[in-house]
Amino acid sequence: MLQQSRNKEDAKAATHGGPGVLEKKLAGKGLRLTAQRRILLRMLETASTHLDVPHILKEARRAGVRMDRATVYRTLNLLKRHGLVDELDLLHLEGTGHYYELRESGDHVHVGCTRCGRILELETSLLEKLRAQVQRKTGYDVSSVRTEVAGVCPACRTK
Amino acid sequence: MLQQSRNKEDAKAATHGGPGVLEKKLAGKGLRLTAQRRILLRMLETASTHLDVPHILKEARRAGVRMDRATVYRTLNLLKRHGLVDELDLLHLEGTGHYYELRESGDHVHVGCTRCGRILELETSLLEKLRAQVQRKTGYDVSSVRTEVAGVCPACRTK
DNA sequence: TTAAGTGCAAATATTTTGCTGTCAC
DNA sequence: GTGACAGCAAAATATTTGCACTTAA
Repeated sequence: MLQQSRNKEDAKAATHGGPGVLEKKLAGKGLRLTAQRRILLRMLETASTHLDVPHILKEARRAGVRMDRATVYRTLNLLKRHGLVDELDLLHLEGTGHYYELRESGDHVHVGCTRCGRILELETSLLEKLRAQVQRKTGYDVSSVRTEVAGVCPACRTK
Repeated sequence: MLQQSRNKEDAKAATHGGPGVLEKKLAGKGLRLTAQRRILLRMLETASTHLDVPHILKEARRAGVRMDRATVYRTLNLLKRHGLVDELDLLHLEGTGHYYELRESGDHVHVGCTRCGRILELETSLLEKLRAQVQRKTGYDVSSVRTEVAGVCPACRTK
């Protein structure tokens, strides 16, 4: 059954053991826990929006943690390589940069409005089926499924 | 039933009326047909790989058509706005640029190998179902569905 | 004829890299 | 103590924009 996801915070709470889980995962891989990584992980765990690099830099500054662009990119690449975050472009509805979110246990669809830019998340069992089909038909060992849908939201349609 | 797509040329032949169709579509929208647009359209119609901007520039030069980067980007944006091409990033397996392909009548999944970079295309009726579900549950008027899957291909897995 | 389209140059945006100093372990 | 990591500056890559010239319709 298809179900629209709750807001992003609830979703995190439901699929993660709470704050600190990511830190433990990193430690388990022999990676060092710096102030910069700590705050980036916390942002990912608590974010109510999709994070992009400028946003991350601003948040860190606001929290009093000094962090450089290069560190953000290096850390995100690290987390990607370890399969902890997914990179999205949200259909480039604005700009050509990327957005980042924790890799949740359940895949979900991102649905973006081409007029107002609003992004919805949707959970559906079709993605699991899709993953299984791809794996079976191609023989690939699938590690991630990314689905982004563009359209016009109801509010914009009536304008 | 899931079916792996034939090669890209066959797919084009199956879903388009042959060369010139795109030109007619553009003319129908009151857009001008220049040498630059003509060759870009032809590349899109006949491409055996996914096209990126450097590739397009090189091909045009090779065909003796003078074309600037700016023109390529402007034309691709035009075609995107008119719903004639889709923009992909193929999971950024190499570089951070984008790839372009004609919007086919049937959606398909792009499956990329994170080790060797090979991209497969796969057709599946699950995408139509997904489109319908998204539309029904969100109320969005869906214009495009983009699915990119990352994994390790069988050849790389045995290495 | 003339508005749309192009090239060119420069600006802007995004991401990566080399190097040196710092800090987690 | 030492190797991993951070900041800084610069380079590399990707995309957009302003303007003067060209051309399709």
